[in-house]
Amino acid sequence: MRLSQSLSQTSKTFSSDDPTANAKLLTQAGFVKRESAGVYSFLPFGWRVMRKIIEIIREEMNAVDAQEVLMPALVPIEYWQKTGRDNVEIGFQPSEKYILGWSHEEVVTPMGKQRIKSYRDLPFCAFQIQTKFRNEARAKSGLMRGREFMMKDAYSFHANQADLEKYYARMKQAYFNVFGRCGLESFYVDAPGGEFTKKRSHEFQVLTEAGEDKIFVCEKCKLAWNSELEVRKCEKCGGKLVEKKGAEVGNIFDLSTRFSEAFDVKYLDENGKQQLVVMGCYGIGVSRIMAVVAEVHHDEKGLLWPESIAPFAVHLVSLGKDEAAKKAAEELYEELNKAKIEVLFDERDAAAGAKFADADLIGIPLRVVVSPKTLEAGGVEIKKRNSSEVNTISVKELLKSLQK
RNA sequence: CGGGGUGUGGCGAAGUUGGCUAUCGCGUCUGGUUUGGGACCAGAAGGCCCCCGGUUCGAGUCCGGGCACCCCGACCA
Repeated sequence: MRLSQSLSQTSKTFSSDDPTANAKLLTQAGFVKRESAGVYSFLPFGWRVMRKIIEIIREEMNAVDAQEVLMPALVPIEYWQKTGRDNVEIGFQPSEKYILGWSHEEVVTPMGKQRIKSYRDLPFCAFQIQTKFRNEARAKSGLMRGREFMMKDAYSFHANQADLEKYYARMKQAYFNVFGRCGLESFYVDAPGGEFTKKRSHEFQVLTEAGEDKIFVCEKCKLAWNSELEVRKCEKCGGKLVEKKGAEVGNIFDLSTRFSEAFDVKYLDENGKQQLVVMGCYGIGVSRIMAVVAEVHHDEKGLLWPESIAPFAVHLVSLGKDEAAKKAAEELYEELNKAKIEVLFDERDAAAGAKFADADLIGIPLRVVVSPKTLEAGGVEIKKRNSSEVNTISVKELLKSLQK
């Protein structure tokens, strides 16, 4: 992508009214554009990051045998009436007939019902990555709490509680994998079940001051509890609990038979007897991951994307008006594209300082400079965003190192 | 949903007890000089001052009513 023509553009100024780093940096660096409170457009840079996060989630869901589907955002109101969730305040209701999906138990449960006849059909899990709508009383903190946001939701169906618990453990590991691959250290936190279950649920929390949850983390064993549970001492090791602020990036629930009862989802067991299906559900806030990464990975100059979800692998900068250098930069840009290496090409006629400042703000992991100076030194200059070390290497070496 | 704050060219801001042609920085356009950490000179374009109503000779400024956004709280898949 050529920066001169990109819909993503940086800005030197930003209104300070939203104090969170994700709001400031993602806006200033051209990743997102706010349209309304808690409602954002994703510009080319931001949408690239989102797609990377989605791909990581997709891989991890496939690895636990979850099947990707896509359910409607317009959910008929009679579905919600069956579970008594048609009056939950958080649901947007665009007309008499529909409520915009804020979670999809009401859709996926009948879908499962149609599939399930015998114990042989179980277990299975369906997931989707989709825009969710929630009429939050107060949207806040940039992308952290929106009224429209990208979410991954998964729903598993089991013959019994023991099988659910087995799968729950697999999903837990998959969640740790997702957050870890996105560059986030997450804590597995005991929490209340809210609208979904009377049992406890489990949250995946990333420690950040921008988070809105208070959690207690055990100093000894790293177990954690949501403050709503009022646990005072670590149940396992008796260690002291330290209060931290966290942002919830994922949440998993043991739904038990709440939804299978509502929709009468039963199967025939080995003895030919009807049994209720047991369900679990598993959510990840995809756009919230993007915000939390911005909160956790930035410095005073801008963003620092982990390689796994960076919008581009290389930020290529050409400096000067020297024709030979411009040509060399153009050629390198073409070569990187040919090699399928994602590259942002800053070919603007701007001062070196402005280009470097923008590179720091956007936060692509590797900066490559082509200028008369670097050509004289025999190649291109490379600098990692998270280091001040600058080296000159040949184009050949660069291509080789990127194609690992 | 309660409390507080804000709303002025694309972005960020100033605008005094109401006063004359609404100001500044950044950005944009034209020409020229520049080119390794946010360059310089000269010129130019760009405004329903959030909306509606009122007071007044005169409203960005005062009054009433809306709307929007941000913060704190309550709420919270």
